[in-house]
Amino acid sequence: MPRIASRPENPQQGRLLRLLRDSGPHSRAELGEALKLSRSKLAHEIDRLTELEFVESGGFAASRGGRRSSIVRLSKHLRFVGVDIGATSVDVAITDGQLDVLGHGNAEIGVHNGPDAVLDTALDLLSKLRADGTAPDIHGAGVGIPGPVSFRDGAPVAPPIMPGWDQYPVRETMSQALGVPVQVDNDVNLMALGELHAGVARSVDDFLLVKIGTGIGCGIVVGGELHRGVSGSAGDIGHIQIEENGPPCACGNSGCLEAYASGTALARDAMAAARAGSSPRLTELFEKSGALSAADVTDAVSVGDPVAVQLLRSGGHRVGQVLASLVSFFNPGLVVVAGGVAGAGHALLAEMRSAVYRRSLPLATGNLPIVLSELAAAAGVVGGARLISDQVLSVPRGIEER
Amino acid sequence: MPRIASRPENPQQGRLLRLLRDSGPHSRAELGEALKLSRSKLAHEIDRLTELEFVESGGFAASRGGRRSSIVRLSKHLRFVGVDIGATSVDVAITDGQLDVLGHGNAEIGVHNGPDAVLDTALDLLSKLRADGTAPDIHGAGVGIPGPVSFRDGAPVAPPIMPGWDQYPVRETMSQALGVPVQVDNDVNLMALGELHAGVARSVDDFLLVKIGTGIGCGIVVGGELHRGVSGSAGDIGHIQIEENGPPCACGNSGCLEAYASGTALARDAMAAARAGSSPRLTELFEKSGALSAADVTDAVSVGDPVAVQLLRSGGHRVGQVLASLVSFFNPGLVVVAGGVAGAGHALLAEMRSAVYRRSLPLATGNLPIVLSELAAAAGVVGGARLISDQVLSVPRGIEER
DNA sequence: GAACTTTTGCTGTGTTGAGAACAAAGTTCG
DNA sequence: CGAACTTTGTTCTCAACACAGCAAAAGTTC
Repeated sequence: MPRIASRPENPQQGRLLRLLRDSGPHSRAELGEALKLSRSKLAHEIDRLTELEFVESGGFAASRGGRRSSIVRLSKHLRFVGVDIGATSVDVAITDGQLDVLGHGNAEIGVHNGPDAVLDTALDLLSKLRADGTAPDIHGAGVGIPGPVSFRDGAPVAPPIMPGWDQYPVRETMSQALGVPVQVDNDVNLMALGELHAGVARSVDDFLLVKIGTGIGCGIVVGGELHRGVSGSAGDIGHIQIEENGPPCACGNSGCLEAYASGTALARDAMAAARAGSSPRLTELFEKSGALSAADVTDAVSVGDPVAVQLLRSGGHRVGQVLASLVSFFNPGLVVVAGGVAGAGHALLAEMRSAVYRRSLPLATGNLPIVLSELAAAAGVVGGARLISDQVLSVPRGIEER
Repeated sequence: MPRIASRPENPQQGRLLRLLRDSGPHSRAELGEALKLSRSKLAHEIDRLTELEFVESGGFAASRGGRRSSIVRLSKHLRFVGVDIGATSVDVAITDGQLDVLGHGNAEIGVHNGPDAVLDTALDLLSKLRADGTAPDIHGAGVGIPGPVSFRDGAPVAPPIMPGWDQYPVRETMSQALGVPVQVDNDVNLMALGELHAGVARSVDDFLLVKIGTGIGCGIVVGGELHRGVSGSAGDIGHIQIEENGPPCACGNSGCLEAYASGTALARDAMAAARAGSSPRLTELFEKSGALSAADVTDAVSVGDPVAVQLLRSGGHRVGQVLASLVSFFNPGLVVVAGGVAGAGHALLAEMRSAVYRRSLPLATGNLPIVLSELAAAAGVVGGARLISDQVLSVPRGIEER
């Protein structure tokens, strides 16, 4: 089986491929309509893409009163890989051309163990997934990392929680190991791309994705495209100051949002409550394992522990305060809440909504849904696949996109 | 003299015209290079645009060792109008095709007197400017308004300081009165466009323009285009809360940025200081006129009055606090400070810089200039001209821009 | 089962635009 | 001063592509 040619030959082919990726198989007539290409030109490009094994015939569609239309779809052999590196775990997924997840793997890691160990784990997971033959060939991989990334260089830049990763050539390393194009980005950005492609933000051009996990970050989508900012650090809202003389933060400043509302802060406050004995449930959990995590708090919330609910509410309120500012500033059409803490859903969301709706202009909040992530843990890996597919399904750089 | 045809015929002509607007006259060779058009096609389009009287020959350029190139430039008769309506005054300017200001007029008004009176004043100013024959024909006008605007409808939406303007069809009215296309936008957005076209932000794709005047607002440029947000209220940062239990704001909430740092707040605090007698200079000014304005404070600052300086510093600090959050979030390449209060320059800027640099990540602030507006009062009118020229020099809607 | 509809594949035609070739206008160097 | 070289502007040719037309295929409707 010959290898799929690496890239489309012209912008029309790129648009065609991305359309098939985003909205599934289509008849030739629909494609011509959508891309405003003549049938002759379209037929020619489809022939070329079929030769290149990018697309294939997908059988016939039910007739709508005339000749049946023959369906064109992305090749069944097209495979993308999404890698989502978190602070304590790594997720790997293999998707087909439409970025539907075909296989998924997960491993506990410590991101502080350095890039070599973590990337090896990711490659291991991928090998295991590929062992069953679902992906004889892969065509690109997108990697998400929990810290600032220079998208251009494909490497982390001064990441606070990732010792040993600074400037490590993640893109280069992975690309060498896999022999395919790789792109690297911030994990929150990839989650935003994931929700944009297959989640709640499918039809929204301007939205924010707020991730509350070990840290707090925000993915920004403007006009259907990720906004990374001039130095790639856009969305770094975890260290926005919300109180002049607040608790100290790992970043060296004090009063940062993360010091109040991140998973880390939640665990810290839960342990304080456990020690103080104000919540029997938390105290019990604490004495059993000697420590508490944010997940313990959400567990306690799910059984209605009032102290845990209060902690979560307070965090939600703090995030909501900051979010209210960002909503006034950015005027998005949707806010998606994601991350481990978001697992505790309703109480958090209610508090955030009330903070935002109370503090922002009616004009900005009048029609602003604030919702939970639809893809949850899968958002990152789907976003990774989306990121690299955007590159692989476009004409190579240097050849103009017009 | 036949009237210039209203719009270009195809996207190439549009790109050509906007290039001439933005970077001045060019030789045919340079145009072909920049637009990636063949010389034959280019010559044809230039011929068409010459027939339509959009462009004309600009003589010959000095030879660079071969045949002299003949220069193409925008028609000398092309005229755009910028109208900048503020809370207490209205500015009108006439520009040529490259948006250089040819004539400028200003009048004191009260925006609360309602749209009819204010727009009449603007039209009057324009007539006076045109009386000397600099603009026999005008080709479009851009109007800026100090409040939220529905860009699509060309009308203000629930503006807090403009009673009687809500939903008033400003675009329609002005377009009828002038007989040319008109666009209406928020005044801060237009200032951002002005700085983008002819000011400090000329070569910056992503920047923020913060205006501190009667109110506080922010223009957001992403990828060289204004970001208006889904309901057109993006940049409305005046009512971001910076203190839970702060002073009351005209908006009904308390602790808003505007309640601390706007021109209105500055005047309020200055009068309090004058009454308390802590600044002889302010007390004297106060007793002379019975009231103090933000301009009185900046005057006092310019002669070194310590209380006035302190007031300004405190305002700058507050704006800097909010700006630090926005910089972390948005990661712009430049921040431009504009508005009446910005007239007091250095002390304000220094305080804002220190607040931002202290609170934002090094990655985001590493190369972030925070500078004063270059165009100052002209930014709004130039931005108005820019706004409408973008429309007039593009193919009409419905005809695709590809 | 006849008439009609819808879609595809193919062919021919006319238009558009890129690129080559050529002419014109200027500079530089011997 | 003129030959060689550079740059610009114009004309010509060819390829690409949109569009229309037609036949075939495969259904639906009456």
